[in-house]
Amino acid sequence: MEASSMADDGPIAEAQVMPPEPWRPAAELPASMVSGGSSSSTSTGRGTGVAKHIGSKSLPAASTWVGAANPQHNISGNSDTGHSSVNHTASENAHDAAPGTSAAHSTAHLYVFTAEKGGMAGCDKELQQQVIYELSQGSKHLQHAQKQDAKLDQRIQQMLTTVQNATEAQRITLNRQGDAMAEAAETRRDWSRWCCVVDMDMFFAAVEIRDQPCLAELPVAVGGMGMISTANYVARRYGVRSAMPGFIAQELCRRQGVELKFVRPDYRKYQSEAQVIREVIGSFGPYESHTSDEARVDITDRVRDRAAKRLNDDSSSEEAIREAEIEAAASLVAEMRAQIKEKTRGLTASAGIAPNFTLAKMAADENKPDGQMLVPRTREALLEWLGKKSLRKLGGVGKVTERMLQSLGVETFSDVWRRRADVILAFTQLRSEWLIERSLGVAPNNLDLHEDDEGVVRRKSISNERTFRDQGDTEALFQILKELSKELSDDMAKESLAGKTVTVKLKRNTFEVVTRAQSTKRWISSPEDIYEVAKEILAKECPCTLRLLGVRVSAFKNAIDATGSAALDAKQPKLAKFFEVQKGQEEGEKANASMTTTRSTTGTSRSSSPPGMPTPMVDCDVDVDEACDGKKHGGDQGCDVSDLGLREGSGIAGSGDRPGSGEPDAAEEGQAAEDARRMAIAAKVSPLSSFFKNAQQPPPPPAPQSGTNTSTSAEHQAQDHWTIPCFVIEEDDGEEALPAQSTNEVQQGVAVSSAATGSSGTSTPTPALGRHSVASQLMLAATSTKQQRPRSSTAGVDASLRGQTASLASSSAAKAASPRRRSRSPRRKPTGGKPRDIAEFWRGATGMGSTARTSSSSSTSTSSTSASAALEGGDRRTLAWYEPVVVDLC
DNA sequence: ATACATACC
DNA sequence: AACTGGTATGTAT
Repeated sequence: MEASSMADDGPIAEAQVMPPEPWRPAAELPASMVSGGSSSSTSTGRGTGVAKHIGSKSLPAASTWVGAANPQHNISGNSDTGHSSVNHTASENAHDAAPGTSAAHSTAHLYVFTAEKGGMAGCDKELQQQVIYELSQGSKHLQHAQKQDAKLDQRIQQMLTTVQNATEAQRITLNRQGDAMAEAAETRRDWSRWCCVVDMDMFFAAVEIRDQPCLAELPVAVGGMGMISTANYVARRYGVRSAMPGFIAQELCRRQGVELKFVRPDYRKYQSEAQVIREVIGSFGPYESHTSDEARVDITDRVRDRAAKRLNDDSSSEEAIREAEIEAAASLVAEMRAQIKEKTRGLTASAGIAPNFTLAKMAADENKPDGQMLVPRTREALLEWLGKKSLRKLGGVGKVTERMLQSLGVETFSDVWRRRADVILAFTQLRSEWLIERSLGVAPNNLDLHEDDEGVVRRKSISNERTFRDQGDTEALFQILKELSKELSDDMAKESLAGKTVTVKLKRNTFEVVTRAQSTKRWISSPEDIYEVAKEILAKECPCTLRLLGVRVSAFKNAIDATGSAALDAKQPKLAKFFEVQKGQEEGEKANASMTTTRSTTGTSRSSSPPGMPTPMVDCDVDVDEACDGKKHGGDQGCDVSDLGLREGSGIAGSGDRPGSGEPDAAEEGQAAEDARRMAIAAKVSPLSSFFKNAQQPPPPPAPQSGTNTSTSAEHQAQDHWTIPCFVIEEDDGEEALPAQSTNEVQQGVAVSSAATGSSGTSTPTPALGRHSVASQLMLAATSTKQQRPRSSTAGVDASLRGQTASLASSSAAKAASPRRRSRSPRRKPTGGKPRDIAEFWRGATGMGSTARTSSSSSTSTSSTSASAALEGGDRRTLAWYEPVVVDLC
């Protein structure tokens, strides 16, 4: 493919198209798009646009991406410019390569670790490539990598053909489409949040070095000969990278005269450090952490708070406010990092602060290690900062995407819009939109918090896989498969999961990966069941020689569908609606919608995942601002960040306990408003919820005891407990009793007490919940009239509630049994009577008899009628309730 | 529903 | 000798 061959039909001049949004001078844009705050000022630059950074590096020099004067970026009629940079694809080099420096280029690009996001600043890249080349020669792995690479090349060629074949007329249209996408992105631009990404520096290695200071000056890698997970900065200087095979790293160091020190990973240790870190982070706002070394925090509340205090004057100008907020954010995050360092006895973190998490993540890398950066808060300055960065720094752009973009000549953020026609031609619509939006610095600014609060299982699959030495013996393979199935089943039991699809993954000794799936009618969870299906799948592939086997189970009960609603919704719309609102509310609390940010704004959240992941945002028609009277409320400090999907003892996963102990001074009076808001919303939406509202008084049979239940009459007085109706939707598909292990975990994890039947304090047996019910269908609806309680208790209660829900519903054993679990309530076993009929409950609990507010049906007669009405079911589910749970508040 | 690919840490 | 493990999601079929 020669560039000259494209001279005739290259991209048309962008000059023909009206200068669209991204180039429009900021002054022409609505103020809301231009900068944070509500200022209508269009002035840019100045303090607000200046990036604040604390750390070693300084701001990149200004680029000219935005603004009228960037003709050099404009193709301006030169149709060749756009394609002149189209790369020759790798296969050209790969195959005619000979050993030597130039040959090294033929293999190095095949590896992810050569294209690290952070860049390869200051190390001998040539040598690295050389070593990789030499040590990879003739390996199965290299052969496979080259094969993959050839496929990619083909794909790229195809893509280029498409791009080249586009007519000028088409390009005009495409450019307009691109403009529309950019405009749509601008619509979503939102300066209202202060998003922070905290990233631990060389986390595993840092922990090891801290505990073994003599390592500090040596090149250290955590991992083994097979694979390195982290390396310290000394090792990095020699070209050692994460995800690099240890033996290559070792050789790399040897050739430079040093010996790489390998340290075996100790995941437990990292987990507990991660916990300490999360507690610090949690004291700054709602956060989310999927891995042990990284977290996203929304510090908006703290920022506004501090800024307001500093200004201490209502009459401050918008500009002043913005300045103050920037200062506040920077100082807060600096404090956060200092606390992390202190609490972890020396581990350092880097952080980025931005209006959304995508930018914050990039900023966090900017001044690594032990640095931070605040992304400019005006559009112009932001785009300037972003414009010439490599797209590879964008989360979601990996090796493949980078190469496709490169082959188009699109390398930087500013290139995307400039070459939008080609981008749209080369990628799917979703992907193009995603790219264009991100290239303008627009991204979601909400946290995607877990939803176990509603008993909805968030995890979508669970798996277990293992690499071993080439194995061709069928018996041995089946044995491995059996073990994997057993382990997987154990892991599933910890979360009471059951699924319908079993997938077997196998990697041949050629590194070729194959997956085979099979769905079943019944829910699968036992080792035998899993193995039974897996065995069948594997049998079809035998004989074969493998280097890896894996088993995965998916299609769980109550899985969340693509739109984010639980499968349950279809069958039980009303009930689902209620819980949906609860969920939305929780999210609102956690994401902490600002006064000016309406529910819908937050709710319009887009996916943070690469292309077009459907947005599972709850969109309820309740106006939160109205509901909470526009009153400022303190944020939910202790959001639950149980690491679903992360398993104890395996991988880099976090055990995910909750933080929230270190309460900041935020939510004091906010709590009352919080509760009011919660009730307002609940009452507004669902008949069921109003029922809950009225269900303050513990249902008939046994009243909650333990002396806490003194003020049921004084409903609006301060109480020292909450009463929580507890529902379980059961399916009549033959539930088993909870496995002992799980039961135990549940009990450990529960931080609430329930009214025991009759005798107070008696631990009646755990209700015979099927594992499946408990797994994913337990729903708790909490209502509270607690008006004033100690602030600290507030957090405790929230924690407890979540704790219970989470542990009963889906939390991992690690979490439930975590020694760090802190709860203010005495730990008691969850007890309760047998499920009762819902109608009885309603009659008894509400004193409303069968007039109970069934969602739609007016049927009032028998209990079963009520139940099915409530569920709008017709299916085989029944709604059962258990003894209300009473949560002590102190 | 299944297979495969891409991405992230 | 030796190139991970776990999860999610997108695309194609």
